[in-house]
Amino acid sequence: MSPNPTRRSLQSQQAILSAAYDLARELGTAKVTIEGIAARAGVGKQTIYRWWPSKAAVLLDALKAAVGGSIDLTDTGDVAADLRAQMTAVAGLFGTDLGRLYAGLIAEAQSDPDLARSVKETLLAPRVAAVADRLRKGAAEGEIRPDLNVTAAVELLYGALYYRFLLQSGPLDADYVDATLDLALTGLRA
Amino acid sequence: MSPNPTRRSLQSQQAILSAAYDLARELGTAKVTIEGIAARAGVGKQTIYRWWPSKAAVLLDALKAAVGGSIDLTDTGDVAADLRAQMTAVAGLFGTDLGRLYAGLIAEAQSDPDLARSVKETLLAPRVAAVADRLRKGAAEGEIRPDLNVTAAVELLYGALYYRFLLQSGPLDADYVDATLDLALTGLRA
Amino acid sequence: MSPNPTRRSLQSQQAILSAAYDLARELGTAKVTIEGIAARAGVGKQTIYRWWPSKAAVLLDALKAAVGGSIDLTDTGDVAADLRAQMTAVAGLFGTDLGRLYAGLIAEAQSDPDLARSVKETLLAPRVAAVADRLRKGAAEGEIRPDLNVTAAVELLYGALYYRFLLQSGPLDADYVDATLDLALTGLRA
Amino acid sequence: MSPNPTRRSLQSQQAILSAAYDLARELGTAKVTIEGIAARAGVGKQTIYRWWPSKAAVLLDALKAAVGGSIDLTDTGDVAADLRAQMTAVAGLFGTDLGRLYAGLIAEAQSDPDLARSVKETLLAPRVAAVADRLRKGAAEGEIRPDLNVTAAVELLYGALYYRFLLQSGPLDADYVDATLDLALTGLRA
DNA sequence: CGGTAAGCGAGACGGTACGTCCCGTCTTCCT
DNA sequence: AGGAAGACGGGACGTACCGTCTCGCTTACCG
Repeated sequence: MSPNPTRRSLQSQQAILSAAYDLARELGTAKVTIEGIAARAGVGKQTIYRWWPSKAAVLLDALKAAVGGSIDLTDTGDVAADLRAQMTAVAGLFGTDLGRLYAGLIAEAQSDPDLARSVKETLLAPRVAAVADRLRKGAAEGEIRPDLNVTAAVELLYGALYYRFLLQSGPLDADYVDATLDLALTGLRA
Repeated sequence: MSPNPTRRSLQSQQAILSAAYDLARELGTAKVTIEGIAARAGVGKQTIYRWWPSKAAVLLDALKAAVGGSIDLTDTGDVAADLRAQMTAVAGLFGTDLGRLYAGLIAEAQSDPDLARSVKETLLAPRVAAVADRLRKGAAEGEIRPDLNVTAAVELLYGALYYRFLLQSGPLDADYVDATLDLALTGLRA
Repeated sequence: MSPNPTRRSLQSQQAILSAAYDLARELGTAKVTIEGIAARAGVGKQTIYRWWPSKAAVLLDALKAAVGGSIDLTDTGDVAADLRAQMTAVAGLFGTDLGRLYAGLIAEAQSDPDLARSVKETLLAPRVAAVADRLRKGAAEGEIRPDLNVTAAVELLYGALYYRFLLQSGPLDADYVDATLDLALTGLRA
Repeated sequence: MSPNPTRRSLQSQQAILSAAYDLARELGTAKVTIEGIAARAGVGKQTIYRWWPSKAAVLLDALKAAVGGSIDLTDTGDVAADLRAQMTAVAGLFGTDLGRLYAGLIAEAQSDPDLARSVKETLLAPRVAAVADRLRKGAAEGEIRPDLNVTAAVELLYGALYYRFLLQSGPLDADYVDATLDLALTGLRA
């Protein structure tokens, strides 16, 4: 019934991911079609449908391959500096072609629960977990308040980034990251 | 060239908005089609194309009509309480059919700059301005730190809500609003 | 539900029939595709599907237009001569591109009852009726035996032609028509 | 290059013919596919392609196996009776599933010259030859006119049967065979 | 009598065409 | 002139099969 992964053609797989990525850059995520990917990759449509459930799933794989470890969190011992470095890297990525691709996938995910789950599990979860761990370590070391609701904290920090990213309310640069971090660390209260 | 608005049929306009809204609820934003709206509304397709540039523009109008003033900010004199009330109302709305419709529009807006502008100008901007004004008033009254970067503050607060909303990372309830507000008001730092 | 024939585009209809006919000549009936016809005619596929149930129905219309009245029976007063003239004309037609097209339609009709009915009603029946009438007139005039089973007689005469035509058992020429007519008129018996 | 017949799997061969025949009965000749036969027979597609040039060739083999000697001509000394018996048997066969299968093959043969040749050589020719021989014997014995064009005579008789069979112009029963034979033996002329 | 080459089941592959859905434009006829 | 209706050229969908191919496996022959 379902295909045998050991017989999968690596060559086709790579041609598909690379064609999908190129097309997304050229046309924008929404204008990419399965037919277009197949034609560009020199592949039959069925070969795509055999291994991916939708064009968005192909693009997700292409995005994962392209992002790699470029926005991993590093631990220098200074929580604020670590967050600033990583959030700036993320903000930078959001401004590239990869960012447009990612935004397109989040858009698709609004009407595709399977895709939503995939995005969360494979893209979001590991990075969220890394930041959460860093915050917990900071709390253990006394830099961060010990009673912190870690999940809410992560979403507070990155929510601001995603807000600018998806609602395009303004430039997504290092200054914005600094302003966000400053506020989040010290609070709004007088 | 462009149509004369004074001759526009109010009856058709309302039938279209109502059909669009019903279809969005039944099928999800992504599965709504212009043909479907026209058929449901008993209207020619051209009548839709004459007055709206895209199906998303129709849905945006339908959404605006449905939201009305249900999430307006009120001023009780207590900034934290006012924010809590409004954010809880927004969070509640995000969980309804209207929320799904709104998410669908934000999704479409990722690949439709005109729509993105419309959403920002007509839905987002007035509410953002109201919150910003409230924060400025709080600063003047001493509840809020006087050097506040108001824009960043608004996006910090609402970013967390939109993050949960669009990335579906967990329940969007009063507890989450409380946790977010608590953090944002007092800061992460120990 | 079903389309309104008064709004049908005559131009598209003719382009479709002519493209279908040309393709059938170039490739053979079996290799004609709806997509090919649409492309050649500069027409959307849906325009074909709107008006015809299958590619064979298109080809049948094309064939009808091309055959016209070229094989109508004429009445000279001599039954044998009239039959010889008409059967020779039919035999001649069977040897042309139109013959190949007709054979292809009969082939398709083996697995398409609707097409079979159309072929019988619009192509076969009028010509069979004309021959039957001629035989009845011949019987009235004393040239043909008066107790003739007219239907069986028509099928005896044309059966031989269709046998050669569809089973390709030998040349379908005037000699064969003569041999068949000679036999049928006088009988096999010593 | 070409496969070695001594190593051919008899079991697979029979499974293929039997699957092909069953599918033709269930779906009709036109809807049978090589993939379907392979799946039903529990056989790889290549095993079919190795031994037959097309699905029609498989079905032809299946048909030959199923027909066997059921419509052989017998010689009682009375030509008219022998023809009547054999033609009635053929007419009966044409009305069965085997008849539909045969019609499907003749249909395919309209666009497949190799198949046409196979059908003629292996199905048609032996039976035609038998009838021709019987007519020649009848001529020698004085029952049949001595100057008979034997080929035309065979095609006259069987042409009528095939006409009804392929053009479905009416019931193919003993009465029709009788009417045809009566006409052919005595002639149309008054 | 053990190696090897063939046939075999299985099914992935590059392709073509299917019949359907919807797009945005257009034309027609009605109010 | 606006609107209901819907035909039109077009593009993409997801599916079904085509005929070729590449895998392991089993099986029979042959050195």
